Amino acid sequence: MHSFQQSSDAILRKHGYRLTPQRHMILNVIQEAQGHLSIDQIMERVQQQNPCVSLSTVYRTLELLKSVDLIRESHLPDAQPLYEIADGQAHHHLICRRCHVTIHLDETLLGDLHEQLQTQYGFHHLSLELVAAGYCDNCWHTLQQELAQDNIDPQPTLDIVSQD
Amino acid sequence: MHSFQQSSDAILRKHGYRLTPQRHMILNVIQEAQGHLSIDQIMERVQQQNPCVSLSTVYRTLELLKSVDLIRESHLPDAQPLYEIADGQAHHHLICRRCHVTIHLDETLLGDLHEQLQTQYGFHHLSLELVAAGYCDNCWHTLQQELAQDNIDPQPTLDIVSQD
DNA sequence: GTTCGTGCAAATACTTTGCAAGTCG
DNA sequence: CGACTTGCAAAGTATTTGCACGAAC
Repeated sequence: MHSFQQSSDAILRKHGYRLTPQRHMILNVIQEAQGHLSIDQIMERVQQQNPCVSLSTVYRTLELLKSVDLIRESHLPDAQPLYEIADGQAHHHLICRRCHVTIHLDETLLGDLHEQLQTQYGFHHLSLELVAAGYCDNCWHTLQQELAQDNIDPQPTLDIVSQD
Repeated sequence: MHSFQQSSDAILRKHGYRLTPQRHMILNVIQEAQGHLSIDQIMERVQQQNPCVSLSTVYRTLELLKSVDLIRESHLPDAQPLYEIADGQAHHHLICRRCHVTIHLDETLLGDLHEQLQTQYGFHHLSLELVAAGYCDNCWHTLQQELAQDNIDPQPTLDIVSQD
């Protein structure tokens, strides 16, 4: 992924920062992950490569990479902040509140909303992030069953008591 | 706002919880705020009414109100979590990254995306939240000027040094 | 040599928990 | 009485900061 390294370096330099080994490693870890990583996960994977890297560096680096738009931070419900490579201007998630399966939705999902908001409200340099949270079909059915259970339970329990 | 109190109470009871004075106060504070409130802001306003209410209660109550969908928690960029009354199934924000002005966008913004996702992915009980972050027109122009400044600055500064 | 980055340890901030006492049904 | 709540203090976590040393420009 030579072009990725090149552009990271260029972007950092444009802002007066350097692409240090640590920053490079952290970017790589995030790049290689299929989905999003929490701070802890990033820390863990970085330390596998070099155990000396400190947590403060991870915090500082994520902050810095965010500030130059190389990565994006998302807050999904009931989760710590997650980090991912910021490759487009939009990114969307569909999440199950129970099993936490996460589906990445296409950037085109919202059509021309991007331009629409920019012209309508005079905003510039917009980035959009949609979070859709609910229950996937599986979990939904499981929940329904649990609910049914709870409603039936009390009665039989009383009967059994009298058997004693 | 009698109907609001009634329904809050009913919803809490349905889940086996009580509408205590503290919970009522916290709901009220959030309800009355025009926009979103952080935990600190909620704490502050609650304490104005009753200084004895403890921070843990605020934390516990927000958690509980979230769990029964009476309030919603949003994470806007570079901000602590914010809380608001959850009155619909969707809620959207347009924020300036510089001055943090926040525009609330209409629930209808995304059209039938809600149903579309539910049928397409088999999800249930979906809630959507869109965060659009960028720069408002004012801040954008200010930034452009600052950028121009920075490019010109270094030269004059050197001249002045020689006056000493 | 000056600025930028890092590791380490300490300091801060944020959030959760245990428990005794109070309230409601 | 038994389940639900709360305030307070303590424990836990998470995040930020100060500083001395090393690397890059």
